[in-house]
Amino acid sequence: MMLIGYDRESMKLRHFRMCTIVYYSSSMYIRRMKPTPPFILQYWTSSCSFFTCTLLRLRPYSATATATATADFSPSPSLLIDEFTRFCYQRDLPRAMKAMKSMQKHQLWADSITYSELIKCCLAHHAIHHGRLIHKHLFSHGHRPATFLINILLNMYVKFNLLDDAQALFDQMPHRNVVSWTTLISAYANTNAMLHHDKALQFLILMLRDGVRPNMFTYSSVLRASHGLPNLQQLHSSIIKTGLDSDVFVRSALIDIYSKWGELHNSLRVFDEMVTADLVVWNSIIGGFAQNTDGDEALNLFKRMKHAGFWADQGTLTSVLRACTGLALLELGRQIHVHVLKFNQDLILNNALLDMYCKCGSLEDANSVFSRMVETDVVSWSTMIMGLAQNGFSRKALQLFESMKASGTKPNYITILGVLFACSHAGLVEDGQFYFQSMNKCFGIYPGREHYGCMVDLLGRAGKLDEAVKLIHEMECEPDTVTWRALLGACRVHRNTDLAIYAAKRILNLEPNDAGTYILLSNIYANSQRWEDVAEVRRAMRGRGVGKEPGCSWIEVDKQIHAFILGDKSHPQIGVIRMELDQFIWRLKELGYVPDTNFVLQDLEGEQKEDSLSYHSEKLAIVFGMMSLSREKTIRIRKNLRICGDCHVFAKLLAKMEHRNIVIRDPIRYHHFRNGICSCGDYW
DNA sequence: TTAGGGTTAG
Repeated sequence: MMLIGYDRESMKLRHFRMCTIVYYSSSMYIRRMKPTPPFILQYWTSSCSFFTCTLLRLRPYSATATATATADFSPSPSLLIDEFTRFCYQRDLPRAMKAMKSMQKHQLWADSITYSELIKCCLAHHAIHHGRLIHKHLFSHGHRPATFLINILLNMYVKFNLLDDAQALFDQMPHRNVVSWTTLISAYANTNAMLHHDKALQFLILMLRDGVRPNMFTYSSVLRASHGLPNLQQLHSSIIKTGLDSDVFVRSALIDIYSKWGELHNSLRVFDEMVTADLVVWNSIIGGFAQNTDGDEALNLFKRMKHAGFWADQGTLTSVLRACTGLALLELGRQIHVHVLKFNQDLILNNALLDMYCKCGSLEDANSVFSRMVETDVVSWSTMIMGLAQNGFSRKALQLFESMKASGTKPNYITILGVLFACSHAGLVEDGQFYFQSMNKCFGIYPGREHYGCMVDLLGRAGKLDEAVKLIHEMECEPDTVTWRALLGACRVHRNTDLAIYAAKRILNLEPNDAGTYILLSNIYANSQRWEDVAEVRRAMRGRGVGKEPGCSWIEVDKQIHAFILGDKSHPQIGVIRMELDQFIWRLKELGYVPDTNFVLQDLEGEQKEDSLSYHSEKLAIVFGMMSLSREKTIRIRKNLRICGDCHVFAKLLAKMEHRNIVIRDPIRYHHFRNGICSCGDYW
C-alpha cells in the first residue's frame, strides 16, 4: 500500500513509497516507524490517514535521512470509505468511529449496509453516544440517507429504549414504508404503558390511511397493544381478512394475547385451527395455560405435543414446571427435573425448578438445586427467600438474604417482599420494621402496596392493630383489597369485631362479589356468637349471587391426583376413608384432642358441629394419604382455602401419633407437620 | 431494516 499526500514544497500530489513516517496528532508524538526493508513500506493501519504526517524520505539502504518533506496528508475518498467499511465489518467500533469522523469532514458517505453493520455494533456495545454521532453524520451537509437506513436508525433508538428520539426521527422521514411504521408500532406495543398501547393502535390506523399495508410483522406486534376482548376480536377479524392468520408468528401472537386476557378457549381455538405448529407455538399455548393457573390443560397440551413428535426445549420445560408448581405435583416435577439436566446451564429453567420444589414444599430439593447452580440471579435468590419464608423457615430466609447481599446480588422489589413475608409469618416485628424502614435507603426500593400489605399483616398478626391502621393511613398509594384483607385476617385472630367489620366493608366496596370476604365476615360474627349477623351476611351473599367456594384438597398418589371436596362423597374409597378418619379422631381424643368448634361457620350445636369439622377436605386427604403412601413418604396436600385451626391441631397430633410427616399448602403458606409441631409455629 | 415462547409476589 502506498501513502498519498501533498508535498508542501512541490505542492503536488505524491506517492510516498519509501519513507520513515513520524506522525503526530496535534503536537503529540505518537509513533516512529523505520522502513524494513527499504523500498517496501509496511502496511500501515489506516489510522495514519487521520494525522498530519511528517514524511522522512530516505535514500535506499541509507540509515540517514537526507531530506524532509512535510505533507498535509489527504487520503483519497475511496481509501477512506474502504477503511471505514473494513472497520465496520470487523466490528471495530473505535476505529470505525474515527474513520467516520474523517469521512464527515470530507463529506463522504459509505453504503447503507455498512452503516447497518456499524449500528449493530453500537447496539451490541450499548453505545448510545456513538449511535447519535452516526445519526448526525448521516444527515450532515444536507445528506439524505435512504429509507432503509433511516429505518435502521429508528430501530436503534427503539432498542435503546429512546422512544422520543425514535418518534422525532419518524416524524422527519420524507417517506415511510411498512418497516418504518412497524418498527414504531412494535416499539409502542412492547411497553407496559396503556398510553403507548393506544399510540400503537392509532399508528396502525394512520398507517392504513397513508396507504401502507400492514404485514405479518405489523400484526404480530400490534396484537400486544390490544386492550380488551372487543378490540382484540376486531384486530383478529382484520388479520383474517388479509389472510395473514396463517402466519405462525401472527398465530403465536394471537395465542399469547388471548391467553393474556384469560380467553383460553379462544387461544386453544386458534391453536387447534393450525394445520402444523412448530415448537414455539406449542410453547406459546402451553405457557399460556401454565401462566393462567390452568395447569391441567397445560399438562394435557404437553402430552399432545410429545405425541405429535416434538422434543421439549428449555421454554417448554419451564412452562411445564410452572404447571407442576401450580398443581403442587412434586412427583411429576421430579420427572421433569431429569429432562432439565440436559439444559443445566439455563438460568430461567433452573429458577423455575427451584420454585417448583419450594412450592411443592420440598426445601431439601430446592436447596440442593440452588447450591449446584453455576449461575444465579436476583430471581433465584428471591425464589429461595420466598420459598423458605412461605414454608415456615423465616430465620433461614433472613440468613439467606444476608448471604445474597454478601454475594453482591442487588435485591429487587420482590426480594424485599420475601424478607417482609418471612418477618410477618414468624412474628419478627422489629426485624420487619427495620427492613421496611431501610429498604429505600439501603436498596433504593420504594415500598409499594405489597410491602405495606406485608407490614399491615406483620403488625396485625402481632396484635398491634392500631399501628396497622395507622400505617394504612400513612400509605402513599391507595390501600387495596390485599391491604384490607391483611387487616381483616388480623382482626379475626385477635377478635376485634368492629375493626373487622370496617375492613370487610372496605373490601366489599372494592370487590362487591368477593366470596372470601363474606365468609371471613361471617366467620367473625360466628366466633362472636352473632348468629343474626351471620344470617344477614348469608342473605347478602344470596342476594348478590355470591357462592361460597367449597373447601377442596388434592393429593398425588401413584401419579394420580385425588380430590376431596367438603360434603362430596364421590371418591370410590370415601366410606373406608371416613371410617378410618373416625378411628383416628377417636384415638386422638383419648390423647387429649378436643375439636375446636370455633371454626365452624354454621350455628350448630354439639355433635353436629363436630361432624362438619370432621369431614373437612384436608382431614380426608390426610387419612387417604396415610392409607395409600408408605410410612417413610411425606403426605403432601394442596388446599384451595386457608387451613382451619381445628385441622391444624388435628394434623399436628396425628403426625406425632403416627410418626408421619405431613405438608399442607394453602393459598398463602405451607405447614410442615412433624412430631407434634408445625413449621408455622402456630402463627399463620 | 421490522415480529413470537420460559423464572420470583399478590
